[in-house]
Amino acid sequence: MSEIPKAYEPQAVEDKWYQFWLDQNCFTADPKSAKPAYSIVIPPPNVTGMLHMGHVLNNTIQDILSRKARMDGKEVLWLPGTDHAGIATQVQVEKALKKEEKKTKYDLGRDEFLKRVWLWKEKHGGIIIKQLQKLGASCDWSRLRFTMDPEYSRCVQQVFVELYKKGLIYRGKRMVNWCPASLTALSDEEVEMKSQKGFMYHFKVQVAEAPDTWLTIATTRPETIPGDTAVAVNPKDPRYAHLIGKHIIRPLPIELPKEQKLIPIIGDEHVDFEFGTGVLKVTPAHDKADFEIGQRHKLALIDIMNPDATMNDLAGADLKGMDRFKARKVAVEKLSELGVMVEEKPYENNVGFSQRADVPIEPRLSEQWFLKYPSVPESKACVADGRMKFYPDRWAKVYDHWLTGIQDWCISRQLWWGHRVPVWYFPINEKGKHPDFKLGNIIEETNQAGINLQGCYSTSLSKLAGHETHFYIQMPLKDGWKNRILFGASTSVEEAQILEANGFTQDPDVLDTWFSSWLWPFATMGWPEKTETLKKFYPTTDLVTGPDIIFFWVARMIMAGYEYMGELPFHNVYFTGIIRDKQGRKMSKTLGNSPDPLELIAKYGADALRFGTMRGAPLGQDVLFDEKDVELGRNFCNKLWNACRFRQMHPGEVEGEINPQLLTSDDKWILLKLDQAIRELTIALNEYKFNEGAQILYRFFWSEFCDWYLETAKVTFYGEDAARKANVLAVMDFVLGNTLRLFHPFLPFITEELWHGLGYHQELPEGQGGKTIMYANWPMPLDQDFRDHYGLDDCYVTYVEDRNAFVIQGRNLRQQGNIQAAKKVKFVFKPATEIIPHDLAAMKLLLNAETLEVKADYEPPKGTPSTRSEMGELYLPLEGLIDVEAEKVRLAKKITETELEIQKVEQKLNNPAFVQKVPQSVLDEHQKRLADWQAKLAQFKSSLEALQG
RNA sequence: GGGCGAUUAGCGCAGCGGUAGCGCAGCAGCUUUACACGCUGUUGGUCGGGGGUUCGAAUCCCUCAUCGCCCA
Repeated sequence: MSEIPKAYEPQAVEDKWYQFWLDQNCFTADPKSAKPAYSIVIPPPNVTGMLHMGHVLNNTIQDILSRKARMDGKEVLWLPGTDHAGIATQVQVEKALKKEEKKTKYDLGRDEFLKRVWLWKEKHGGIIIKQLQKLGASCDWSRLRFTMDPEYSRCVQQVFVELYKKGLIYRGKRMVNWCPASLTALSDEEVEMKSQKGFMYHFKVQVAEAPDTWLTIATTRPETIPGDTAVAVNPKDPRYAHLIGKHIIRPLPIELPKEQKLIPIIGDEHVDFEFGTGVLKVTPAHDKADFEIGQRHKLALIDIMNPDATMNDLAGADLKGMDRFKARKVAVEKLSELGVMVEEKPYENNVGFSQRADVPIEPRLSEQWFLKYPSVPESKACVADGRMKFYPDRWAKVYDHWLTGIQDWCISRQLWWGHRVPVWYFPINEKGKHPDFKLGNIIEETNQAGINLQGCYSTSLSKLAGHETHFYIQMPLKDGWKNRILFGASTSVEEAQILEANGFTQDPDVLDTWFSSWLWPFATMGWPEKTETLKKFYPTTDLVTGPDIIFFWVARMIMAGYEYMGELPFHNVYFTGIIRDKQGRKMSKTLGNSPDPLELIAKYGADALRFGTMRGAPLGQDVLFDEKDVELGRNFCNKLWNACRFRQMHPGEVEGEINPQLLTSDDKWILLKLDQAIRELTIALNEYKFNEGAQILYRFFWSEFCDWYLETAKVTFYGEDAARKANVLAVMDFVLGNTLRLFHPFLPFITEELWHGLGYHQELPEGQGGKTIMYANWPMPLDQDFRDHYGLDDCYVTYVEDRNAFVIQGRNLRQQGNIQAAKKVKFVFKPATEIIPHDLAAMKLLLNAETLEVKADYEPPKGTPSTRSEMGELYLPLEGLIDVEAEKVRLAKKITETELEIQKVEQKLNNPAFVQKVPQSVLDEHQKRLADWQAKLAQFKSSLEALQG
């Protein structure tokens, strides 16, 4: 480390060391290692995504955990990968296609379009990985996984087929959340409720059997009137109960003859008579609750919309072809024209939005694949009984609540990009006819089994062992033997080919991306083989993720873990906060408030970004990001750099032996402070309190080591005693060596650079810091033997801190005296006890004193500025320099403050209840406090007197 | 409507029963031989309101208010 630059230049350092770690295979996990395992699987980012601040937060934490574990002597696997992100990626490619070639995916066709997506993935897929490497992420890149890798896809298929065989996956016609923009079904979790300002429309309808009677109906969606197939009232509602069984005339579509618009008035307990008018229009094809009412009352379904949420023919001539919002306006106009509009008032309600496309979802009846969640009781229990811990633990409640009320998971998506549903169909219109002998048999056998929806049959179609296709016959509700569909589910390419050759067609849908990522912890480790990696590293130790995907991902991984590994997938889950800007707004592209982490790294360095982010990210709180934090991180790195530079400027043996005989009080103090930092930091990291950890390091290094220890070390460095110099260097190396290790998980690059630069690696074995600080041992608190040997008594902490506080009082005198910081002045010191020469010299240096004269019998001239503590009295005999009036005011203020404190303590001590009930230690402490304040008061008073003389 | 979280110095946070703290910003002064990405000194707070428990409450309990998140 010769020619060290004055300021730390991260760019010169970071890439060099990252490449070194890669070249040396420092991140590679060895399943055969004898060391205890530590593992994390990365929450896979979107393969074509870009690094954002959320990733920085998340991955810095994972990196800190991984690096700390390595230093703890663990065999660490941090397993990286990316996610195919079905909708997001498909939309990206569609956009590019439109922009560049003015084509839609339909123009290309499915196969060609998928080729384009893969090309896109090849082009953009590596970016986020490179970005993570810039951040310093110590992932085992040799195990990089992608959810669409062939092996991974096979896991997904296998899981699908197994759950299908178990009857947990089924196909059904149900109300689903339909996204009219992406043209796909969504799971409940992908629907975000948003408060919307709209109108509540009241319109009246005529009762057919009693033309004088009109009912008023309240609705927010008049455009769905053509789809109404009943109106419902509560049978207990006296206003309407008598009308049940009669009919009303539905006003829309206008052109339909009256008799085709008669819909029944039904009684349903679920109708709330407080809400609206107490009369509910029932649109079973376009509302979940209405669908259920429809089921209970066997109502007809009229689907009046196209998949893109435009109105179809059934909506009537007036609405046909319009989008749903336009249709709403027109429907209102038509009702007005008919003279049935009663009123229209502003109304706010919650509307479900497609999380991805940000448009209102449309409840829609469609045929989809659903999953009844497996291993739910085990998954609930492991968190409830504490075998799996959530940090912060309040998320355990949220998790439990969700698991208690879960609905089946809609896992099919009408997309092209993703894992295609591994099921093939064959419609059987003519009983048992099929060209293939085996398939014919299957159909025969299932026929003979009668109309049994559970009638299943598995057989191997290929000659390969281990493959078998699972067949299942779906019976449409009413059609009996007609229109049956034979389903074959298979994981085998060979069998799929046989099926297709026999006229089967594969389901066009793909699976929800989360249906692949829920297998992440074990599918990335080689499941279903019982690999060495799985044996060593599953279950994983920690998972670090955002609470926004607790249902999407965390909960589902736990269920999959139990279902397929028979064990929980991770022991601890750390939920980060959400990164917001300094005004507390979520970061978003549209707001433009999301800084580019790579720009920040270029400007400040990766370590700075890591440290700044960690320092401001408390457990369980959202993180308000401010570029200032990164600046602070950079300043901190620079401080570290320069402190080491200072060490480097004083030549001497590297990590020499410390001679206990030559230790100064400051040496002992800093060793004790180091010990405290080691203890506190270790606890903070064990408790996942990363911001506390960063603050502990900040305090220790800046406020203790640099502000005081380095300054007092100058006493020795500027002196002549070579043995003492060597000893201070040895202490400094000891402290810095430990400090660099403590910092390493937070600041991997700069610590590696300094570790080598200062030569601390030289004496160590390869695997314990000799090659890289990554494998240096995590510092242990100083044990009793060490303390005894070096005479580290806690009294040195108090002593040095008292002395330093006394120095501050003295500096304060200088300030009051308007003395320039650079100017050396004469102090006179009346010590209260004997003082060691080193401490005297330290005080002199710290006070920037020309002389610090020790005079036990000093008689100061009247008006001499002075201060006093347990250390003794300090005088600054400078005539005419001090602003006497200002000093008087200051002292008077101090006196008032001190008197107030005395009053507070006395009040307590004079309270008989206090004296009687309080523990002795508290009583003692108060009495000491009183004495301290009184001593201070005396000091201020005498100082004031001196000025008045 | 239900649940969770937050409310402490201008800002961001810590403290969770015994003298209200940290960082940043602010103010004043410094090119002092590691660092101006720095040094020295320093001003800011009846701990959201109200009530209660206690010798003692920022801390425990109740209640209200405001903000945020999640679930209906």
